[in-house]
Amino acid sequence: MAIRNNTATTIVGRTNRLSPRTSMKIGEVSQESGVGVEALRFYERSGLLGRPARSQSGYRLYDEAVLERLAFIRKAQFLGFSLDEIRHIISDAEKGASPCDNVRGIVRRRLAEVSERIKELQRHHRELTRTLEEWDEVGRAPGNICGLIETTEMQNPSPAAGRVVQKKLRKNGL
Amino acid sequence: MAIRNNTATTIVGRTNRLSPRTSMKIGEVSQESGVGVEALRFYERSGLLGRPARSQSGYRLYDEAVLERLAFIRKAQFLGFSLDEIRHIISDAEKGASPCDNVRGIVRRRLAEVSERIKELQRHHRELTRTLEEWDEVGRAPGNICGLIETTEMQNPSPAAGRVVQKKLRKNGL
DNA sequence: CTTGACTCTATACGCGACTTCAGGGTTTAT
DNA sequence: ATAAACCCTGAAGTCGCGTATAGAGTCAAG
Repeated sequence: MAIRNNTATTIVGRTNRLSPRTSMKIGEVSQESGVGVEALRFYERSGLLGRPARSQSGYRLYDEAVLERLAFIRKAQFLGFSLDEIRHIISDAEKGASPCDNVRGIVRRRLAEVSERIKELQRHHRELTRTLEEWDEVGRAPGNICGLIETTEMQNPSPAAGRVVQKKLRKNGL
Repeated sequence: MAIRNNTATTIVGRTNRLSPRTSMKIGEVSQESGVGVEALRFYERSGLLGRPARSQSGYRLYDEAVLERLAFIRKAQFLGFSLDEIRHIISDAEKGASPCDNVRGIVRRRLAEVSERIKELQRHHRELTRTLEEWDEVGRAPGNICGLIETTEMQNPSPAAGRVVQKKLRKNGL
């Protein structure tokens, strides 16, 4: 289980910032970054990391830059960017274009989405609360399957509201 | 594209409540309920609808009850139930047990989840807003890929925070 | 020299609620 | 009579972000 640090057996066992390892194997990178080994390979396949050097036996050899790249990815994810968006940002940057304006726009849009989503959830919260209160009053409502649900009024009775709800939320990850 | 109402060519063209169609084909049910044809078959496979009668040629023939069932499903979805939960509720009801207590519990739990989710999103909203403000002050920050993101501080700098965030949100569909 | 921890590739699986496809048969309108 | 529009089944694909598995090679320590 425990991952051994086998190149940097110098003085400090773990995260040793004093000796910048010029070539880390994937497990070390995983250890340092907190990103799983499989995820690292997945990122590489997805074009987020570029192809690292290889040892004679084919092992990936990373230099420290990858840690910054991973930190970048994590921060961007934290801000709500999808891996796809992140990939675009990186490739813009590598083409020399500053992606920052673009990024700013995305963040602004996401901010609007989050606001919207919060409002929806608050509405939903009120709806659920109201429903529970109604149920408490009614006790046991009549109905074929579950009177509680059947007597529930939807605020948005457009066809297939449920489908839409479930779907777009999952899609935006909000 | 336009779906024609072919059994109820009586007086009213569309939703004709005066002549209860005892047998609707799947397209009509779709039309009336707003649930897609494929979704209807999917619900049937998933055990949410039971097996409808069939015409000689194998077409599904629904009676009006299916519309109530679908309304039930939509409302339950609207309240945040998964199709799996809905299936359980229905099967409880068909066994004669009143699922309402169960349902009440689920709603209460979901209410708690929604509250939690709202809090998370509000935090996220503050985070995004703060970030945008910082960016506006800084103008153009230095950095390799996108200074804006690189200079962003994460409030929760635990490893792989992003992964966790993205994942559980998608999971709860909240 | 063996063991066990590590690495490699390629492929499949997981979630949830559907949608799409392939390859038919049926009904209805003109 | 024919074409459009509907219906059938069963399987596979979609979305995002990885995780898990299988089968094999590599490396360091005891």
